[in-house]
Amino acid sequence: MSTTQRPRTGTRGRIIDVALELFSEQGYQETSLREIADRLGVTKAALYYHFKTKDDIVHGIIEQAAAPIDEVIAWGEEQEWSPEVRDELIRRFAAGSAERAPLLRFFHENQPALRDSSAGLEFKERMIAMIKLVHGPEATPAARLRAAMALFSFHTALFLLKQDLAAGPEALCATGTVTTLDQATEVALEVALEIAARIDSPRD
Amino acid sequence: MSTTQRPRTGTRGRIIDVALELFSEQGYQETSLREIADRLGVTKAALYYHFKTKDDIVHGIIEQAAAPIDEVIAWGEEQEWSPEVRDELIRRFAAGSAERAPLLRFFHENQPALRDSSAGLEFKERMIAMIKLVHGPEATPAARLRAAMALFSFHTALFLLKQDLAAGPEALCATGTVTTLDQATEVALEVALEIAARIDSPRD
Amino acid sequence: MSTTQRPRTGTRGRIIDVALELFSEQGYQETSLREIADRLGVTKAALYYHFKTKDDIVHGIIEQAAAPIDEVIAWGEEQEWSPEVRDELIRRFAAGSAERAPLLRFFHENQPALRDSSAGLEFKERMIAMIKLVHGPEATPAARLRAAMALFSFHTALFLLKQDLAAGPEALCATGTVTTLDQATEVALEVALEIAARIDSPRD
Amino acid sequence: MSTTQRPRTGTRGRIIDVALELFSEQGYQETSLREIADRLGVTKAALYYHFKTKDDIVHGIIEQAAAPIDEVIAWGEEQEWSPEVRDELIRRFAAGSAERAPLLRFFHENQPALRDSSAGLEFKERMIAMIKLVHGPEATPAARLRAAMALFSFHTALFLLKQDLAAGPEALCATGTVTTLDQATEVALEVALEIAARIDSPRD
DNA sequence: CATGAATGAGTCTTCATTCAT
DNA sequence: GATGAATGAAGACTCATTCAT
Repeated sequence: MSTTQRPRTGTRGRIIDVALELFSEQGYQETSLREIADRLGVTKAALYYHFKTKDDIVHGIIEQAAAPIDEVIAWGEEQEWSPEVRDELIRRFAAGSAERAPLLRFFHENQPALRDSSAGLEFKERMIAMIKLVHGPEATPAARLRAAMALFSFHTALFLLKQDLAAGPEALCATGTVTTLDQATEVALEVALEIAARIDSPRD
Repeated sequence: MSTTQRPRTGTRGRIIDVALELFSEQGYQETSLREIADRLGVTKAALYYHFKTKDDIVHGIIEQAAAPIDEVIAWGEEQEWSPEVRDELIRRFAAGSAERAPLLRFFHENQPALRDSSAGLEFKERMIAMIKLVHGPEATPAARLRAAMALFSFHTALFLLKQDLAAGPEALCATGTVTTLDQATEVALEVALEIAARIDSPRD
Repeated sequence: MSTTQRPRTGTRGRIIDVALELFSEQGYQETSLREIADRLGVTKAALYYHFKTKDDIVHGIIEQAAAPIDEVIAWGEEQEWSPEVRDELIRRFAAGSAERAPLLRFFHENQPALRDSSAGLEFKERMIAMIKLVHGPEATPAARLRAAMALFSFHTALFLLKQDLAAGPEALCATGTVTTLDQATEVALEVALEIAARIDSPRD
Repeated sequence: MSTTQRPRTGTRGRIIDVALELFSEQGYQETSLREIADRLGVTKAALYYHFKTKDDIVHGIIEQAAAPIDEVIAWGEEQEWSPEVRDELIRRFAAGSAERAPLLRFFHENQPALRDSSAGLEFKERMIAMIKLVHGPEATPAARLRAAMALFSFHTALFLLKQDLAAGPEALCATGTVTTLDQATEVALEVALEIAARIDSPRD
């Protein structure tokens, strides 16, 4: 469906793919342009033909990877808010989470580096839009926080999964059959819906 | 109560305080030893008198700040597991969250930098111990994941709050009176208990 | 004859020349990359474009300067051993000694710095090959030692000459006309042949 | 006999011993005061109580270790020169060579570091005195060079032995029984006397 | 006698970036 | 489209040295 998910042809696209891969694996600061260039088999200078700056690569990454979220947002903005719509938003957001994993991971684990970057802000704005759609109009601060937490549960689950895999079979969840990326997403969806369910009536 | 929380006298202690402050504000990589030294009014070389390496400072930070968590773990290990114990564990963990905020933040937002650091592993181990205590023995992978997510909800809430404050009054939650650090913690506690409640009976 | 002896064009070659010059004058450790860069009129970073590491420069030096020795070794390996071949080996080795002086000097006076360096080992291997050719097959340990001493007499002579020149006209040999580089080499050759002559019949 | 050869009591003496050991093993520049202090179980500052400067330690080393050479020089200065005296000088010089090995080694392998050091000059002067005694008055430059080379043959042999031991059993001389320190010295003495024998009648 | 704390100068090295070709 | 060569700024780290205690 989305044309942006598979490795693009053309150097520019390949740079984005490799950069996201490395950034999410090792971090933004920890990844040098030389590494990216090396893995691509080109020179550093070639990167500068396609991107004005290292930060600009992040720009490209987000631009390319945020499209699916934009679709969800667009859909949400056309609906009248209701608990059903809210849950559907979360489900749609969840739908792409698995593929977006590297992006989410990159975004969260590199806050310090992205803090002052214009590219980071772009992504943040999208998340804020999503959050607003989830909690609906005139929400209390607590409700807003819940909405945000619901959405971030996906990231948390993904984060934990990664830690887990890195730690080997001894680790906290990886007891064999269950915790694959998909199953982690499933649990995260469950949790997200639970959290969101109490948005209206925080105390029963 | 704990004597380790407020700025210690002695240069070594002051280094730890300032370093944690800067690391959690700007990130580990983004903070140079010069900055730390400057803010302390000493030379870089003085840092090296007290710590063998930049990484070693992180070591010191964790050693110093993880003591409260260790207490909770110690308590938990003495109890027979039960849903009540589980909830109490979460509450005790929550209790110090507000003060520990910078540490949690630092830990999460600097994953890339800490990944290969022995200091990072130390902290990770403590979290794993907490998670195991929360889900109790013989838990399913899904239950384990939930346990982890419950505990991490504090971090998520803190993370969101920070983003929020940084963004100014326009932002998602900060509508004036409510979302202070304490209130964020409160919501996070609520959410954590909800998530944990379903550990045993994931679907009702 | 050999095209590698005079200053090469191209920065890489110039770095090697200047580095050997400085290393042999002041020592490896005592020569900073800044000095090399300054004398070349480039920045330190430029050195790193051409060499991965300070040690790598040594690598380059040896690679470039050891070619003449390799030729002698190659010749020696084709001959059937005999006292005449042995003496010819020494003469051929002596032939280039004067030009190779800085290299020999650098190699000997920087043992501590080169000890753990892969570059140093490369040179050592060449010397060992030469020594083996000189003493021939099935030599007694004493014979081997003599062979080695014969070859090293060139270094000793060169070393003494340098000390001498540094010390001014008051010094041990420099009584005016005689001891130039060539004449020192000549004496060294004489001595080397004497030492080698007794390899077979150590005691008469 | 000499009281200076075994580890002295008193910190000052122990510093000298340890320093010589490390300097000759790893080199002067390559050995930091911290290493010396650590191996002694004291602090760097303690070294400064006993020596004004790092270079001053070298001073101490030479002062302490050169005494035996001074004795030989003193004896030589009382004799009327003759070939027999010359040979006896060499034999006396050889006598202590084995014990003095680390000093000789240190002196030669650290030329670059000692070049500008007043401590280095002291030792050099002693060697010059020895050389002058060996070649006798009114010697030709070539004769002087030979005299020097004769004496330095001990260093060469020691140097080669060390290289050898470092290289393991595969190496050039170490074929089992022979080349110990003593036997290397023996060969060196033989060679030294040969070289010296031709001082008068360089060409037969 | 010796230490604990600190410094200033300097080291090697890495990086994002530029530009002529 | 891309490269080879180079730069300037910065970073972590080391070292000899000092001095009050």
